[in-house]
Amino acid sequence: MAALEFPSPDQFELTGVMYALSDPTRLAIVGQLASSRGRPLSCTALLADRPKSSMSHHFKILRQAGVIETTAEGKEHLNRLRIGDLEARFPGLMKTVLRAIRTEAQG
Amino acid sequence: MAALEFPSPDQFELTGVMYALSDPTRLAIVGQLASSRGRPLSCTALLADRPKSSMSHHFKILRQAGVIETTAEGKEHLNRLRIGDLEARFPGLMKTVLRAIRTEAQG
DNA sequence: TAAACAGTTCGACAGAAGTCGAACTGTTGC
DNA sequence: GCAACAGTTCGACTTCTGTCGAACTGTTTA
Repeated sequence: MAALEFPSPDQFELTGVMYALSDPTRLAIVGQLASSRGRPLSCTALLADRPKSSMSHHFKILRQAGVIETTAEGKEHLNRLRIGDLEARFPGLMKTVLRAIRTEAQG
Repeated sequence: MAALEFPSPDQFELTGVMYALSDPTRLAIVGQLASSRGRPLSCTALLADRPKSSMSHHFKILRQAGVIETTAEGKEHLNRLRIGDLEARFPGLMKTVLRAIRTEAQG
């Protein structure tokens, strides 16, 4: 129910979003969320090979930049991309980024 | 004539480009180059209030990411955005970024 | 060849960021 | 209540970044 703090679209900053998307681990998270097509994913489902404290750090950066939002459901935190808000503020950005992620993933 | 080293488009990395564009000083450089509409600008013309060693550092990061290219003309280094290469590799990205720069610059 | 000029490189520094284990908060289920 | 679970927070550590002055490379001009 309760949601962790994240900025409203008018608080998004280009530098913050770019920075959040400049890390491979965070791009991987974004890519996985995009692949789930709107279905939110728990942090556990998004775990890479890293300890959860490391991943939590990356979730926080993505949240603060406005890239994802997180809501608590039971004992899980469900993450989803803020596609709509990002599109409104930075039109075309996520489309471009997601395409690049897919392209790089394939080679 | 001689050009400083910069990567070919197939060597661009999304993380590198995003990182290069995550700094206010570098975004300002990109914004100025975009405003010049293809006319290359010397490093001096792009100087902010910072010493040239600081600016040179930022130029290097932009170059290595593939965002700008620099050619030596006489005693100047002329910088220009690699719009075409960036568009080919990450379609729509610079269009989005430049719009965001303009938007944020106005408030 | 010397001085002025445009940038880069180097070295040192402070602050920021990524990594990880341990401790902590809150939820579920026995 | 208590153990198991999902994440976050904290603290320590190392590495990376941004910043700047000084020294350096290369070009132009006198």
